[in-house]
Amino acid sequence: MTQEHLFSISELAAMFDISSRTIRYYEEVGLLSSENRESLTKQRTYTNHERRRLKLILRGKKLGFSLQEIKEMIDLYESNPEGEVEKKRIIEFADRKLEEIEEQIVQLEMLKADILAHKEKYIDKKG
Amino acid sequence: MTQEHLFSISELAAMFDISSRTIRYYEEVGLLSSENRESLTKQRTYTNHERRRLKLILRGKKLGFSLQEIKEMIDLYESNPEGEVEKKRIIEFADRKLEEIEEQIVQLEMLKADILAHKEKYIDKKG
DNA sequence: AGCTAAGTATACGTTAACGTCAACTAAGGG
DNA sequence: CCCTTAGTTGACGTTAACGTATACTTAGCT
Repeated sequence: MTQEHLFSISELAAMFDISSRTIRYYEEVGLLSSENRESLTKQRTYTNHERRRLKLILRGKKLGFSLQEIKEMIDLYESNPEGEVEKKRIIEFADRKLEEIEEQIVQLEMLKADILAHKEKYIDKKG
Repeated sequence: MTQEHLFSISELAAMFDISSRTIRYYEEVGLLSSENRESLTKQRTYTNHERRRLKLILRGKKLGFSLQEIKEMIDLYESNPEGEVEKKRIIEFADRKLEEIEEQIVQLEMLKADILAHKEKYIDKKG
């Protein structure tokens, strides 16, 4: 494996235009890992793996999910289910989320249609 | 115009499975009107118009918008722009919102694809 | 008349998701 | 060696969106 580039907390923060505090908070609630400190300085370092995780977190936030919900979804991504029962549980969770997402898309399409209709109403009406 | 049915606050709350407190709060922040009290009792009454407004509010919430954003959008629905400048401002706002919504839909589709991929990974892998 | 159910206003409490500030440490430059 | 820069761990502050409790009023029974 090739040497992966390591990022500092402020580098990572700058990449996504968030604060270092936010990253530490995500770690506090278990959304990002706190391992891989620089042994001497005790400063946090991040790999591309954590960078991708953070990207997923922020996407979830933009979509209106709570950090708790995001945590459950990311845990889904990284779970390695042992046995049929676990696998079934995970698949059911995935299906529930997929339904939620479908519903959100439908609602967004409706909102979009509403706004479009009102916009055109104002364009048509003589000012 | 036919007599419109009037709802009490708890009737309205029950319809949408929310609390009366929530409705009063929406009024407090200007999302619902506080007019049309029953003259003697001073109790709040609601028409179908307010019921529709509340439905819009709750849709917005489900989509992850803040009450402030929802207020701006609903104001858009009910605004009656005077003059070209106002109309232009409103159309621009609508266009910004439409872009946001498009972006959200795109992101939701990506999330959906991600979850689907992971789900199928667990289905394929032998347990 | 007395009681209950439903509503009102006021106000303090709560949770999530951070912001901000204080006190400290470690690395690197001049 | 001193100073600046970047990071660390607490810990308290803040805002949105309500929840909850308290004290009071009114309508409708019985």
